Amino acid sequence: MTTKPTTQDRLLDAAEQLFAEHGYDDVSIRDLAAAADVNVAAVNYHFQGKENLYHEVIRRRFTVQRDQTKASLRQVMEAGDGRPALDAIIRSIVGSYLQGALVHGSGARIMAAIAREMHTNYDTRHVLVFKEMIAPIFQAFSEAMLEARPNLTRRDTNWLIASIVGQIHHFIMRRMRFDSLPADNEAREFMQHTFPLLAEPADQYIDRVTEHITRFSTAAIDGMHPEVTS
Amino acid sequence: MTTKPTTQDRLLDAAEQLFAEHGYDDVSIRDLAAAADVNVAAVNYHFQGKENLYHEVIRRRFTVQRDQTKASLRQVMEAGDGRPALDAIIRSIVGSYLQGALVHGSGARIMAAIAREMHTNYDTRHVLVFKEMIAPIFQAFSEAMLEARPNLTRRDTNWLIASIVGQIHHFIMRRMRFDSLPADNEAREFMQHTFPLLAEPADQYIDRVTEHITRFSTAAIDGMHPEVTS
DNA sequence: GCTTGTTTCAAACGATTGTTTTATCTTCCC
DNA sequence: GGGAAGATAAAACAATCGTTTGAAACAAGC
Repeated sequence: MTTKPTTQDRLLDAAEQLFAEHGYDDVSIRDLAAAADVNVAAVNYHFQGKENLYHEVIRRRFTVQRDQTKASLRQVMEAGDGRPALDAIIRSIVGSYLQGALVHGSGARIMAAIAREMHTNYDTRHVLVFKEMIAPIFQAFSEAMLEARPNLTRRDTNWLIASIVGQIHHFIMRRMRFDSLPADNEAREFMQHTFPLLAEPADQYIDRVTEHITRFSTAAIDGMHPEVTS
Repeated sequence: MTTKPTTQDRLLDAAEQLFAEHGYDDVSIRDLAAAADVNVAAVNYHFQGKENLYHEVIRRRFTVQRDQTKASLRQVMEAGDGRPALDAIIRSIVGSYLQGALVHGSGARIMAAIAREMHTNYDTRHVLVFKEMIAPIFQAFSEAMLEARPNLTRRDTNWLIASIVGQIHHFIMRRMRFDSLPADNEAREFMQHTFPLLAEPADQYIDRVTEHITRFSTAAIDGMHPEVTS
């Protein structure tokens, strides 16, 4: 027999789903309370405010994401015997990111919402995310690339990572916008016309996009920084 | 002797600046009225609502942007004698986009704000932008690429454009976030440390980023779709 | 000078926001 | 079973939002 989750957990779950779907500003405390089937005062009683609840939602999901990403990358780095393969590194990072952002199960789409909010909101609400989540992953990514391509400098990898992350974000946002548009929307039809893949299931979209970004980016890196073969 | 601009023009100018800086939701009608030195009722009297004013701001700036982009692209396509150069095409599109988004003069940063809002807001507020602005530019970009690389298909160009636009957006957002962070912010310091270019003047940033995206993307395209030399 | 139509203004309206208050209910320990 | 601490409930609070109202100010035509 399963017991009913506590008020705090129900609030966290409801908040994760609603924030992911509508964004921080467009979700009121009353929306949260209704979705979690609790009283409006519960948010302030248990989390001392809406913003704090948002932080808890982020922390809970983001630590999982960070650890998964680093684990996936570590696995790639330890496979094989010689130098790690550049395309495998990129595939690992891109895949982890897209998985975390677009896989529906367990309401993980909060990842995409955070990425979206970090584009919108410039104040202090995401400094924590930046310091504890983004920075470590960037660091690991950069070092992996340097191992795979010793002819690169750290300045090079910063540029390259920016180009890769930009692509990732763009494909995430495309999918999120598409999913949330009503069926008869003009913009939606245009999007689907130029990109039929958008209408496919999430895992297919993730696989195909991951493969595209990986191939696009490795080709770019090899073209820009050809390896010197002594 | 310069006469005082009309109430409508003062509202449009103030709205452009405020929307660009803070986003649609975070600017109240009272903020607009105060900045334009008009009464709060003026927004509804002259524009029949806040959303309509926003539309007018967008339309005014976006049509300029679209025409400039297409003119720049046309110039590239008509230069030379043989096939147009792929890198010149990409440089043209990327440069126009970054110029429109990041050049400060004449409050043009509304372009970046729109890009930001289109990531945030999924409802009908930007269908017009999508249909009249984005789609035509995409179309022209796609056809230019097909001329430069006849071995590409239209499906190919859709993927490639997505990768290029993703990079553009990312570098715009980076710069905007950086500019709006306070001086002692942790995230800002991290950004500047990994990307010293962010602190440079806008035109330097634009030039360097344009060149990076162009070289990255042409290398990627040539690597993914090598030309067949019969 | 008077009328007519347009623009500006202060004030108010109704709705919604995040938060707090106060009271009631539940739980658990002695 | 009584009492104290914790959790939930309904209601109110203060602030802000976009919008509307009705009167005052202005301009132009005759």
